[in-house]
Amino acid sequence: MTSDNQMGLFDAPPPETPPRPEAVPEKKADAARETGQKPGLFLLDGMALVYRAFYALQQARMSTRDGQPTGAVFGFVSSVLRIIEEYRPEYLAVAFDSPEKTFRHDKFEAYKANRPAPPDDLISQLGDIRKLIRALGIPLVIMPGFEADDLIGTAARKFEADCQVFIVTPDKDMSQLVHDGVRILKPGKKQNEFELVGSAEVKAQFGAPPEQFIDLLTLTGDTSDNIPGAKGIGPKTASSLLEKYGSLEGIYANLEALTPKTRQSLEAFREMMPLVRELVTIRTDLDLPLTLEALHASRPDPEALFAHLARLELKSIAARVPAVLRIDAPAASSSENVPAAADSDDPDDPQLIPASEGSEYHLVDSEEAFEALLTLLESSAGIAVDTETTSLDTFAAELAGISFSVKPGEAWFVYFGTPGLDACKAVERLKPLLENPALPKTGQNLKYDMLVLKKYGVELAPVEFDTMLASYVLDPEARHNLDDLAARHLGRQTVKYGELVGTGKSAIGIFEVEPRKLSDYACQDADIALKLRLTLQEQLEQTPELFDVCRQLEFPLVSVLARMEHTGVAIDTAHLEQCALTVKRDLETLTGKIFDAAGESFNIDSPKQLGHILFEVLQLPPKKATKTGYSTDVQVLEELSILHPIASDLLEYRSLQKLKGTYIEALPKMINPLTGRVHTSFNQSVAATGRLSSSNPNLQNIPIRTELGKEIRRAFIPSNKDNLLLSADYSQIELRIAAELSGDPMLIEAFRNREDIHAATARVIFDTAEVTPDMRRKAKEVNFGVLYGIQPFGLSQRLGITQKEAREIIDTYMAKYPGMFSSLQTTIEEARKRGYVTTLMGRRRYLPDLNSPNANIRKAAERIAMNTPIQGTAADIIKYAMCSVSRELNTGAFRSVMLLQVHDELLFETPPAEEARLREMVGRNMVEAAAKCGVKKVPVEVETGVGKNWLEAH
DNA sequence: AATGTCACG
DNA sequence: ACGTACGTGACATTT
Repeated sequence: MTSDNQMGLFDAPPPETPPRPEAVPEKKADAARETGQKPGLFLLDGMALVYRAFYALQQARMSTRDGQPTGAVFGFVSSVLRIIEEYRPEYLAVAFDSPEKTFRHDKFEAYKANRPAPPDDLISQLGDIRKLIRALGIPLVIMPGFEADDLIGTAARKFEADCQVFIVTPDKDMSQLVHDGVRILKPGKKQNEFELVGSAEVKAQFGAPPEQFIDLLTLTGDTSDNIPGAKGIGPKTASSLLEKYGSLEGIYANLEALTPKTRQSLEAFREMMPLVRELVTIRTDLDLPLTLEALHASRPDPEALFAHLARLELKSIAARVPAVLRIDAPAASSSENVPAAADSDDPDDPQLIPASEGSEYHLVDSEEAFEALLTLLESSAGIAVDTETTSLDTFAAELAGISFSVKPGEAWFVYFGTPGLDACKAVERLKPLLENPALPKTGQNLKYDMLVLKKYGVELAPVEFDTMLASYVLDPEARHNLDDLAARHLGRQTVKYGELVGTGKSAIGIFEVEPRKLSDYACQDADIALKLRLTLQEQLEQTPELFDVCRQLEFPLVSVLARMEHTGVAIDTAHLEQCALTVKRDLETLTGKIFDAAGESFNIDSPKQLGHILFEVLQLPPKKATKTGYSTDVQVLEELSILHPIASDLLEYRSLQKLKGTYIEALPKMINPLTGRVHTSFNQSVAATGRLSSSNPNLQNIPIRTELGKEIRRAFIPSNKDNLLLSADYSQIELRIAAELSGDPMLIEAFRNREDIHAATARVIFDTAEVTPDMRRKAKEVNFGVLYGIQPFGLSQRLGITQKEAREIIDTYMAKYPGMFSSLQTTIEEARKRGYVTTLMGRRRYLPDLNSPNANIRKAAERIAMNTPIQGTAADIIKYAMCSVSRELNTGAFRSVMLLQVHDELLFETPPAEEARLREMVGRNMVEAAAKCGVKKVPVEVETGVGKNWLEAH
């Protein structure tokens, strides 16, 4: 079959429309033709996709202005367009069930009897969906007496020899149709993404290949269709039975080999079995008058299509149509028919005003103008500052200029490209006012400016207001970059940095930008920062506790973090090189063992190749699926390690390879050649809980658990060989906070008595005086579970016990610690009502998902609601401590420096002579910080240690 | 750019 | 019936 006489609309522009010169043919379609691949046949499971679209977009509450819901239409059509765009199918059809009773109802009265009628809001959209399918020129396949599944099954089998068949459906039952030439495209988690399901994925996900899927479904039944299976036999049992005996017949031939329970259930099911099997079998043998040609899309009807889309106010769909279908919108297009305000499928996009409009920006490019500006700035009550530099990396960055604003709507840019006004000269004059303690500074992400200025010997101070951090405190999960803040809070469209210098290879240096343009950009940023401050401060004043979080924690922390980043930490490269040699040898040995076990060599680092080796070559049983194939993660490998020695070698290989790539090889590369140290970035506006994060490199995840991990910690050393590292960490801080928040008397008492908290928990939940190490281990997991929003499944996985046992442990825990139980419940309920959770300091995190109709989303939000007050309060406490420690390092004339923060730990470098004094000071401030942040009932303890490296300091 | 995996608290 | 403990960042592979 050639496509010459069959070119449908999706393959080429219609004859009367000349190809647009910019229309590049899709690579996939092209490649298919060149390689002589079979054409694609896409069979869409209409109703199932409509249902899915309906529920996926329920929250979006899309409708036309007069209230007709359109979510399902939007979602469905959007998916169809996506498929056309991505695959350019030769053949494409949508199958729907027919309304009549089917042969399944005749055979089995209860068939689908439990299925509720579709919601009205969905039914009302079906007509439009059909109209749109027709207008798109896509064949609709409906046959009386048959369900869409059977139509699809039959078509798939009939045409698989001639086509590559793709069944588009979210329904797992269709897995039985997967075959050599038949795969499933399953709507993914994200809108408009599809997951390709072939034989391997079916096997990985359900534990049985497509050929056994009917038997699997027969045994388990299909509750959604009200079809019973064998009682007490679930997917796990069913797949293991099939794995062993191959088929239902095989299983029934070996009944005596099974456990009594299973045997009994199967015997009871014996009579029903053939009927159930028939019901769950999708028919592939119907005698249908279907020809491939009938599944060929015809030309869309642009007029009808755009008219429908306009009527439904689906403007963004209408906008996608011309490019996807390669047709032109009618002259009087939908945008004219529908006022912009009515975009129901387009989030409202208010017109933004250019940031500079109504503002006055001055370029300072003469010494006279510069002197005049200095006078003005010195007499101000406060200034907004923004530096322009040659690089985003503060250590490489050179100043190109600094902009200032003292009142909204006016800004100045001191350009360091001005003759006679180079960076050094200008900075020397600016230094007094940049450091003037009586001249408070406002800005966006001032830590950056502070770090750049440090290179020029300037200590920017004091930080009075940082707009990025204010936004973070007001809503940690919002976006905090200047451009977004300007749009959101000021309705202003900013000029982006990329627009100034261009992107990619064509980007130019900042000194090559025309000074006037650079000035406008720089002035805009200072101006916007000042304007943002006004509105953000107003919002903070509405919520005094949030303003306090800013003023007591976040703003003072900026200079503390800048100093830590600037200081950096020294690395013992010789030690790492030593590690590298050992690891290389060990990895070579392991690689050899793994290849021997596999019988061939392959790329162990490729999960795809590894999956092939484990589950196809070695025939090990798959445990979990990922969206692209077999899962090979730690859990899976641990389970496999009892079956095959390759698994434990792989675990060790993975662990070594990880440490080698992420730390042993990467850290030396991150050493700054100028300072000889590694300078991380502490990000203050990323973590939704209030924690810091660390990047480039991340020094908050340096290994410690394994032997090699410990060796890597050993490589963190003082920058001066006479000095020591001092580590101070909070002991069990999160559990103490949980105890404080819960007010639970038993927990509080245990901490007051300085008990081993996990042992204490073990005594209580196992109701015994004799706590074995295993009981303590379990109790420890339970305690962690409490911090994370405990669930039976999670606990059962960690402890390797059944969900039932896990549930019992949790129930006992909650019964014994009623304060904890009720506080967790109250936290969730309160948060559901108010929309957010808080830390003891009043930091907030908004959780709209607590009211989600989707139970999984809702439960996830509930776990966050339980965890965030705990994790967030711990973050508040250590931030408070960092500020007071830093203050005392200055006032107490210490020569020690703070290097790192790792959530519950602070790392310092200290001269030995100062060690004792530092230890006392740090411990005192850390303990006091907890009380200042509201931990009053529970004692807080800090452990300190010193050593020649980070490992010894613990 | 996305995905799978894994390092830390 | 489904998916499953909280919060991060980096690497290698694959698309």
